[in-house]
Amino acid sequence: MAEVMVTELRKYISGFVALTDQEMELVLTAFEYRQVPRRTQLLRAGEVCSFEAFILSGCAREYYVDDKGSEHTVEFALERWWISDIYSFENQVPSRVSIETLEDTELLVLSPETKASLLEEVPKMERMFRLMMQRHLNVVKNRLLRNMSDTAMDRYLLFLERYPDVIRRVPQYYIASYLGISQEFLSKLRRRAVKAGE
Amino acid sequence: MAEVMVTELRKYISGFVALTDQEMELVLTAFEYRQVPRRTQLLRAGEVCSFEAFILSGCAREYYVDDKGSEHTVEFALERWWISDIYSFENQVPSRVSIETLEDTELLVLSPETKASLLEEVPKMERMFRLMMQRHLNVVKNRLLRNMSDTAMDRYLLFLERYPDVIRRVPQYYIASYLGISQEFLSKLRRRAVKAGE
DNA sequence: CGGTCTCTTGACGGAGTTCAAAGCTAGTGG
DNA sequence: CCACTAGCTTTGAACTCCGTCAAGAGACCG
Repeated sequence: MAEVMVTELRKYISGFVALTDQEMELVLTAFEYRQVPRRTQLLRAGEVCSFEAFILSGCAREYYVDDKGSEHTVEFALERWWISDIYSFENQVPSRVSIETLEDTELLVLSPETKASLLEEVPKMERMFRLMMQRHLNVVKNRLLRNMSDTAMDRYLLFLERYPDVIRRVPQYYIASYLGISQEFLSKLRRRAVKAGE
Repeated sequence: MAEVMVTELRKYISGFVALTDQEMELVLTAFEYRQVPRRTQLLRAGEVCSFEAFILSGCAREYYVDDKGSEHTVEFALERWWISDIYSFENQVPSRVSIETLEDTELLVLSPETKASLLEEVPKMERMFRLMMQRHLNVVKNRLLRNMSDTAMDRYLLFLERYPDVIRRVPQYYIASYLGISQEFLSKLRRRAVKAGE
């Protein structure tokens, strides 16, 4: 693993808490580097999530399969995002979601045990994870609000603006399943959006 | 304020972290007791949220008013729940949601300053708030999933089962705005649910 | 080039909205 | 104790958004 990549995690953490060099060293070495090919199932619904991972390169998605068998994408994660079912991970209970890579992906991974001992050794990391959770909660809450108030077209246009990288790298039917609409309807929205832009 | 009430908060915190008696004392005294009548606006959209509050008695709701003027209830909070726009509170940025009491309500309140110094004095509380955020994130995520996969009827029946107290205490149009449907449609769903039950 | 994966298009149907009106219910004042 | 009002809920008709199904058109890969 190139040192330059770990630097991304260092930067990320520094954005939340100030650590001494020693502490930072302890933190960074706690993570395990992993490389996985695209289409790898990192977590299957029903299993207990065994990782909390920082993405160095590549792309993953978290999704939920409902009773009728339809898939709903909970979130996409690109470089410098985290991917995990944190609730399953921390409480060691079965997850209701699945996680898979969409591209070849490089990760820095924490197991429940290493996270627990890391928090013992560097208590400041409690703060970092707390702030991270707060930020994440905010993202999910805003999404919930938008799903309730905006039309599918609004949501699509916002997504386009906010996550152009995801649009470029991810198949459209996954985008649809994130926006909460069928892939056919997304296709029709795109047509309308283009027309409106002319 | 009756000592028995503070006990509720003590129990809540003990559910997350083990504190010494001294630490617990520090924590509990950091909170300020407040009593507010029903229909009190605790936070208005656009303002910075100045409180993180534990509800001792009463009921509040957090809601979002969209561009068209429609209200969407983000969550209800009864006894032993927290109410705040945590992101606005922690980052001291304007909130996009509003918070109001629906009943006469008694609260234990933290200001940003007291929370900050509390975290300095009792670092274990970082952990408590982290775990609390994780739990909350889980709740919101599950709700997002259900909104995407379930019909309005499913969501109503689940709400009925899970939050019977809220049903009893809160007007129906607020329930509708929580479920993401119009109050008229909720009324029709109720009719259908009763019929199906006969 | 043949197959698989992805995206588009159209017809139809159903879930949920909006608008308008009326029916309840619980306080409140006389 | 009744009458009134304000707040809440129900109903119905017309309409819209979006889903499902089915077919076809590209596009990418071995």
